[in-house]
Amino acid sequence: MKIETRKEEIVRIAEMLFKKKGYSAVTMRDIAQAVGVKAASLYNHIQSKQEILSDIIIKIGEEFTAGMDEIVADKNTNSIQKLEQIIKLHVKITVKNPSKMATMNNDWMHLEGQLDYYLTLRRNYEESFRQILKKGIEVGELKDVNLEIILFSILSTLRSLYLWLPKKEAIQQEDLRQELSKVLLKGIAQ
Amino acid sequence: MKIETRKEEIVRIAEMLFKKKGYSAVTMRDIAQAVGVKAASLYNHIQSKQEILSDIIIKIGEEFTAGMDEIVADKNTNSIQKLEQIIKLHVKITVKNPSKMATMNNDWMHLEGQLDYYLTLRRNYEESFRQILKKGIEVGELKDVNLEIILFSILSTLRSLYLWLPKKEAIQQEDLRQELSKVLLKGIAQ
DNA sequence: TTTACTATATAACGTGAGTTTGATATTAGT
DNA sequence: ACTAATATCAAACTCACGTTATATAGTAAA
Repeated sequence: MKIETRKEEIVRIAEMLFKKKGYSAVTMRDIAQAVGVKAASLYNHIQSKQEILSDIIIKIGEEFTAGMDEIVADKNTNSIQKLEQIIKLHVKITVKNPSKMATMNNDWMHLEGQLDYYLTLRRNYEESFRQILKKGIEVGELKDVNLEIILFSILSTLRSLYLWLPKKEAIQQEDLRQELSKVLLKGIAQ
Repeated sequence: MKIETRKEEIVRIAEMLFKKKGYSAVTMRDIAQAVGVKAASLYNHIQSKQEILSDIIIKIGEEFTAGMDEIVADKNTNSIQKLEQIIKLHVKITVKNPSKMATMNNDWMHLEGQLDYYLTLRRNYEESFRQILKKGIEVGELKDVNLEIILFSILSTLRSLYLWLPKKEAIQQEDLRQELSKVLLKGIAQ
């Protein structure tokens, strides 16, 4: 476990505040106080409030992209297995970074310089997801329900994970992954 | 169709801005400009920025509560039918008020005086939902998957509807309702 | 035409935002 | 111990925020 730089500490504390109140409602003085320092001191470690936001969101966005690329490239998995891998990817990243996930979901629109890059990452991710579902329907592994609605439904659940994880500490990551796969893939009706 | 008061117009325009940038990032001057008036003039129709937020969120919150109360009270429906009614309720309210839904989902924490009231509405709504699912599992209408995970999964999808509706104007409300019921209840795997 | 009322505008107030500056303290390497 | 780099802070800057006070224009009843 590598020790944390001061900048990493600032980002870590900032993202918890962003999760609670949203980027725009958190002030540099709020962050400074939580770090235990005066606002001016933050600027020895970061360039701007914007930079904190970009750090958080872009890092996670690229992690999802890398994960999805691996899943797509894997030639030994069928569509269902790829969906299970996607669920696993979301659970894994969210368990490790719940505050970053909250910030990405809620405050991406406050990115400035990196907004276009983020949107591209996101579009590509959704498109890969869509292609996996499409293939699954074509080869008969998935039911022929409206493609966009499946995509929407699964992604909504996975993107909201950060909201529920803290409340369910009792649920182990592995259990969560399995139960989620059941619910999302097989449904709940007898 | 009753004509719109100036206050209603202000709230309607404000909620579209809130959806785009979030409550904290929207200024009274932004709202004023979109209405076509100076910021100070808004105060002839509203008491404060806070009041706009409360108006939006509490109204929708109470609409959900009323709808859920009806569904719970209906003695002629089983658990599955009640779930279908809940889906219908969400689709109906979201189609009519996408911006209000966005604001409620993202900015409820900026309520001040009415925060406790909102949280009570929400807690009660979730508890009613939970009881319906619990009953469904007990009587064997629903599979015996982790209760909280089902609740989380369905609610996440329904609460995110506002994000997807605008993109899918092609999808009629009735189709959306039916397809969603299929996906959420019966799953997507063959 | 006067009166009362409503809607808007102008100007400004007090506050707190993100950030910069410049001085002082602390730490690390030689 | 000395130096160079790093970290902190107090203070202040500029700007924009929500809001108030007050003046002006438009409208409709008396």
